[in-house]
Amino acid sequence: MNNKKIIVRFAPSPTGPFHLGSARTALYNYLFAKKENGVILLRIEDTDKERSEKKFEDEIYDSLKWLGIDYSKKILKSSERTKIYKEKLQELIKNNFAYISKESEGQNKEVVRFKNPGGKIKFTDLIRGNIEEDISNLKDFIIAKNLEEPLYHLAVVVDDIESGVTHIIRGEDHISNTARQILIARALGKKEDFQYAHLPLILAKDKSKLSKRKHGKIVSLKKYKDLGYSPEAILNFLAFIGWNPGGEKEIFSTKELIKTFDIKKVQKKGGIFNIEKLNWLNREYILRQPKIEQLENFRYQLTLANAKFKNHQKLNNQKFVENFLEIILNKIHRWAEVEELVEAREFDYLFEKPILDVNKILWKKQDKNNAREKLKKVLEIITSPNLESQDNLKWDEVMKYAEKEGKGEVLWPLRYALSGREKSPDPFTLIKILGAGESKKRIEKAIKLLT
RNA sequence: GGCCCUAUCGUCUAAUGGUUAGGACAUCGCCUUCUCAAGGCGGUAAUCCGGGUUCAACUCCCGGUAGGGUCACCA
Repeated sequence: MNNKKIIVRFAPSPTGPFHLGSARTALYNYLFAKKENGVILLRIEDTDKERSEKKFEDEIYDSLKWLGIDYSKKILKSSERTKIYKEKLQELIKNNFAYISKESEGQNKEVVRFKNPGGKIKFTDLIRGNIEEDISNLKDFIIAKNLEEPLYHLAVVVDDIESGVTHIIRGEDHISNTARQILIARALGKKEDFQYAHLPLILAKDKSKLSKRKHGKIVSLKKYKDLGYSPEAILNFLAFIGWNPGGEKEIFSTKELIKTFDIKKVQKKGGIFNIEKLNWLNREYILRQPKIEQLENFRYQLTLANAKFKNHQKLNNQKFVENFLEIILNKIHRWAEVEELVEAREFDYLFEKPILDVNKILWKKQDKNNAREKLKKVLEIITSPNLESQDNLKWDEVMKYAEKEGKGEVLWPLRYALSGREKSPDPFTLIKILGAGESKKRIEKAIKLLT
């Protein structure tokens, strides 16, 4: 190894929404650079004037910022460097590596082609070892539409040389571009080839490359932001598609990722994007957040939701909100689910009396009298003056009673009376959040209905 | 089709010649306060196939098979 400062670059093209695969490429470049105490450059590869758009360029900046991937300030844009490309093009032509070719078909009558010397090109890939590419049946490839309009292969190589890039870390789909780029670099006088590392692709469920055309919006990073995934979880997850530090730890902060990253341990096989694992991981991140942050996220979600109770005075009660949050926390994998659940009216019963269906108060084959008696007894226990404010003792009493009489016959009517739902948190949690007074009213109402 | 890359549970992976092939997600079962979650405990589940090399192969070599990538005046 030499002691030369390591310089890597992330070079996305602003021709579409920021892709998950791009995010992962950026991440690996970032981890590698940080780990090796090097520099990471951002370059906007906008040589294609037709397809490049400002909004996509901005999305690149926003996405990297959101993910927390920072790059050295220098941002190169291909579109602003046509002068140097022209010089290099002329140099290549002068030195007989390229020529202006008359075309019989295609958009332009003349293009610049690189003379293909044929034979085999060998290079070493940090991940895959030696790769040998036979280029004899490749034609003289086009490197520019004309002197003013370079194409990708020329632009990348010129820029990488200019900015002193040492390592090129990119997707596996670029392997077959490498031979051509090596040829151009050597023609431009580069003595030592770049170090290459071709990352395995991120695959969809069908094992093909994750692509917008084939797999839709799920390839766009913004989609995951909108769904309420945290950038830390996304980074952690993306890092682990195709790389693993060994060991059984799964949750890594970006700092820990940097510390343990080893490009030699990068997988060769493409990895399927498994959203279920992402969900699990994101939940772990939510659960690890400090209470204050959880509360903040939770309250923010409530403001987004289009719910009747949005301005309910109960939301001014901190204790109530904390209890609500607790119920929420064992249901969600991402914060945006709060909004979704609230909009589905999943929690209306916390704010207004439920509308009870008499038949649903009954547990299985239980009859009305039976259920009524059970509820009366429960009411008696929880309003007992001896046990005032000693919730645990009350619960114990209720449970004792329920165990004696049959848990279902006691707990089901109780829970249903409180929530009006067949599925809900357990009755004790409900009483805790609704408060003794409100709970009592709801139980009494159910008793009345059963008469 | 040419060229290239790849191959351990369904998925992400660990094990760099000697392990009862480990973990996580998912799944299944049981437990926990009736239901729904969450949680706890446990189970099912993998070295693509065939040849070598070796005392010994998931691991090294060769062949096959399968999958993927790429073959633009896109990047």
